[in-house]
Amino acid sequence: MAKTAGRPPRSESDIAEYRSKIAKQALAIYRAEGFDAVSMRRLAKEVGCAPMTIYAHFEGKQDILRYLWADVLADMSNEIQGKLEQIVGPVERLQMAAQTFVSYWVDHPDHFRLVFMSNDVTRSDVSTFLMDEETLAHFRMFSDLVHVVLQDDSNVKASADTLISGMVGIALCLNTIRDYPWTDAKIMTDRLLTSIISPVDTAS
Amino acid sequence: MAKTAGRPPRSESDIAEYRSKIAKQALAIYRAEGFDAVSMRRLAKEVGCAPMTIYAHFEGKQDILRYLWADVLADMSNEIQGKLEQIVGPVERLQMAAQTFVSYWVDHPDHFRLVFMSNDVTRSDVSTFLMDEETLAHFRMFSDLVHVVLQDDSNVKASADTLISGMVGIALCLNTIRDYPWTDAKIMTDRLLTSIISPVDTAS
DNA sequence: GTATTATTTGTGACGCGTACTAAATTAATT
DNA sequence: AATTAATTTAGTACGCGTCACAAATAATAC
Repeated sequence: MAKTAGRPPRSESDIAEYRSKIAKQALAIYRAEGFDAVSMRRLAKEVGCAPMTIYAHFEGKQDILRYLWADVLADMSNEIQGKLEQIVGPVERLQMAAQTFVSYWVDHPDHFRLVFMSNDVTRSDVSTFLMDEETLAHFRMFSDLVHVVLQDDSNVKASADTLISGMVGIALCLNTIRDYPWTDAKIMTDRLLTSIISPVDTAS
Repeated sequence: MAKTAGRPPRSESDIAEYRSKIAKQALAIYRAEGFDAVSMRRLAKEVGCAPMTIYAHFEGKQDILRYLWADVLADMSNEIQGKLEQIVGPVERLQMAAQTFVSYWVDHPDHFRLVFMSNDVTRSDVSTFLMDEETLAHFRMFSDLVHVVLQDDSNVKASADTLISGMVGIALCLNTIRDYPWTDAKIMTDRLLTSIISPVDTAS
């Protein structure tokens, strides 16, 4: 009942500050030297703390890497926006966005690995991390593009999600299963798109 | 010109024998204790050779893991075949196969990681490894299923590849991007399928 | 036999992620 | 100022993938 004496837990802002300090340094290393250069020991050294201190702020390396997503996704989003600037047709915009999306991940395997392949799939750790609004927005961009093409509201989210995961799958397959003679990425993306664009009978 | 004196290189059969011996043991460990249990040191110990000897037969861990693909893919294929036994309608068969495919990877994250996420995307090592016929057949199964549904020969491969990578993408997204509120896998798979099934005007 | 050559082994090392402990430091309440 | 809990530090440890390099082994040609 009585308030506990002694030092209270860190304030929320302090926690966030330290976390972002670590994440910021991780991003700097990643940008300068790539995925493999980001290590806990090095990160600690550059942040100026002991390696184990990081574990007091993050559950593990995985937890840190997620903070780099925002940066990579923003970069990708920028590339798409740039390509989209001079295109007005809704369908053409969606097509260009999709093609650019796939190309981005195929051309930047390091970024692809960071976002889509660096999770420890085995352990289903319910991290406290939540995608921030900004990051979510990059995914929603496709919902918006799809929304403009499809008037049918009810199917927009399912279509957009299917499109996104489909495009991600194309990038993944090309990156990992190199022995299989995949159809050209452009063609597959196009094939995927036509399915999303063309109206679907919701019956059955 | 003259035959080189000294110990000759290993015979092809010896190489294959040793490789399969290592791969077999790796598979035993993987099956018994999962992905993380497969380590070079332990593998060497159980095979009965020095850890570094393995590097004389494989380029690295990645090279070994690929030999486990066949087993996992066969397992998946079996599961699909089992579900397919009592289904006659071509469309229904394709649907069931697709749903089972996606479910398999979502339900067995360890296997998914092995096949689709354990590649070192960064380094584009042109390994001598080639998918064997048996492994390729598992991928072709979908081509066949699609082929039955679509009469149009010219689009079968592109459609099947798009379907496969799309399904893989669904599994990947669900496994890695957990924060995003993905549409249900079943629905996305269905959405993906309808696009493949429905005829497409090849004219742009 | 001996010399030559290919392969295998051994040893040590590097840096990695991460777990554990115990000591030291810090900061707010009494 | 003393107390007390939160936090950071240091050090140690384990197993990991991989590399380097020397020593040992095995099979062939002479």
